[in-house]
Amino acid sequence: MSKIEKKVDIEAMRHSCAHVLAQAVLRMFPEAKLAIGPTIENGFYYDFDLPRTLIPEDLALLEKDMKNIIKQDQRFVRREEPADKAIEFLQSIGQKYKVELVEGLKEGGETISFYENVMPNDGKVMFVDLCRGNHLDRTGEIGAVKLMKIAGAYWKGDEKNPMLQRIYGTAWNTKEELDEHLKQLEEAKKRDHRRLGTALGLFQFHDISPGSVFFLPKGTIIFNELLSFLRSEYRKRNYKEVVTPLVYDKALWEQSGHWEHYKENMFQVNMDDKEASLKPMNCPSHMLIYKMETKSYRDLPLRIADFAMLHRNEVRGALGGMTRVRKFCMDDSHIFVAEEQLEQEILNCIDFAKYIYEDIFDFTYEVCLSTRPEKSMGTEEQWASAEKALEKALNKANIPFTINAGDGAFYGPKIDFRIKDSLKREWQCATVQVDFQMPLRFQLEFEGSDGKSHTPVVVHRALLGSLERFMAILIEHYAGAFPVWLAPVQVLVLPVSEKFNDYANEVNKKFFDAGLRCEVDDSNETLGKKIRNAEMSKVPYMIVVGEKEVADKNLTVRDYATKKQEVMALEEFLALETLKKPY
RNA sequence: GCCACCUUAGCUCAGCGGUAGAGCUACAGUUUUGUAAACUGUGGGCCGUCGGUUCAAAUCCGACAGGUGGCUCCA
Repeated sequence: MSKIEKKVDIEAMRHSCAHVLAQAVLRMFPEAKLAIGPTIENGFYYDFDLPRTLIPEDLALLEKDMKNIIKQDQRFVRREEPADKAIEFLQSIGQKYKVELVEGLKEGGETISFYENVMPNDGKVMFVDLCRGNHLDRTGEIGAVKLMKIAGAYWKGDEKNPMLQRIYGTAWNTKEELDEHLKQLEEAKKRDHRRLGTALGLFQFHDISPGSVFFLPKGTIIFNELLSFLRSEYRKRNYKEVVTPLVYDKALWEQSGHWEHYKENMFQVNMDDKEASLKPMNCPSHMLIYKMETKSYRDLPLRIADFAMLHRNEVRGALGGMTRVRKFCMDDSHIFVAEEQLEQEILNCIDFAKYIYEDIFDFTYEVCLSTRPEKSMGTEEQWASAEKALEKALNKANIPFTINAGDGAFYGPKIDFRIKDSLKREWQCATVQVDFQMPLRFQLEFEGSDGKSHTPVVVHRALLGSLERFMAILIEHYAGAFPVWLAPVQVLVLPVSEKFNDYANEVNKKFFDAGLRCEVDDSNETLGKKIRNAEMSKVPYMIVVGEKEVADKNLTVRDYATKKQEVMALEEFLALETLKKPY
């Protein structure tokens, strides 16, 4: 109970901070127009239309004034108004965005309420804002506030609307909590995949090809290990991998509908003096493959898998690290099923995803079921049955999920798995989508046991999502210290001095023959330095060999994860459970 | 694409009107090392690019490029 009360409290406190910020902004710019100022995780923001662009120094000034307002211990007073009177009032003070908001609320028949900030001594009204509420009683109850950053944001989130200036802030009950939060942000930066990618020599970007990753040898090992893992699962789960072209005549995209809806995102190329494009997704290629041979109901479910590289010409501002790139590889598959096989196949996909997310990587993830959007194709019954199938499968798999109403693809509903990065931004990774439309567009058929022709349903699914994005999240998840099967260098042999290089090489050869990714650090450095270097590159096992090991014909093994050292025979080390691949 | 900020050696960063610095890395030598940094020396930069202001620009202004944080979009 007290926990719940506390949560409401901090929400109210953060919301109150937004009002205090708005008051400070109005003092700095009396002509400022207020938009909205909600709470968010760890804080709040407020959008303003201002006479000039804010500079970082403004934040310090505003923060100072906020502290004054807090010190004044202004009272929050609620007052309700009829909609028309509210509009009249807001027009009189020139708050056009608020007028628009009230007009919306009026339609919904909601009560219109205002919150006033009143001075405790003389009752002078310092600030008033349209607000649904939940505020503290007094500004003095606000704990520790810090304004974090300025950003642009469109009014009502629509790019056709004017861009407002958004101020983000964080607020906590105490200074200690605030400091702890700031410290956590610093820690999170150390996990950032872009930083670790460079530090560990995994990948780089280059100005010459913005949005496309150069995987360095070490990063390529991780990439390929992920592929090997998937391929081994594909074998068990009866997927058929294909290799497909990258460039296609625009005729294909016209048939699939991409030319109409997705053209700006496609890299156009010239082929035989005809318009063509690099593929942004695999679906049409797989439709073509499906049609290359006559299909019978005995062929279904047909699971076609593809690791082809995809290109999407994302706008510059959307690019960022490996989470949003222009060239990427999906662990993509299109599964062709008869309608009655749909539910089972969705369950198979979810089971596969669950295995990867929980058993292999131990991720914390959230699942969303996205339902029919306003603009959609297909019949009511198809949508209902597809949504039902997805929901049933999630329940059977015992996966909690939230419903994202109206957020499905135009061709069908979908399940998304989302994972947070180190800065707590959510990224969609796995997706399972039901599609009734693509088979119609491509006139896909199969011969049923009844001797008649039927149309299959397509399940689009990717489990890692894009390998680039997945790797980014993996790097942050493990903070660069990968499990042995993914580690670019699994074992590093450290001779105590040059005298033991021969033994080190001998041992290393055995590791190599056992299939391990191993190296000898025979640099002219002290053992301490070699250990430090190995620690910094997060190698799972360091093998120290010197006089003792040569004499006893054994190894001293230092474990990165536990930081413990253990003396053991070479065979004993090679038999370690942790060295085994999960596939 | 929109708003703001950032860009100095391979990496991390200092310098912020008087003409370039540190640590790590790299290379060479000395040292032969026992669990998170041995010592000495040497390299390495058209200070993102192009224009402008100035006697003088890494430093001020502008454009462009790339990056970062948001918005829109999205795997």
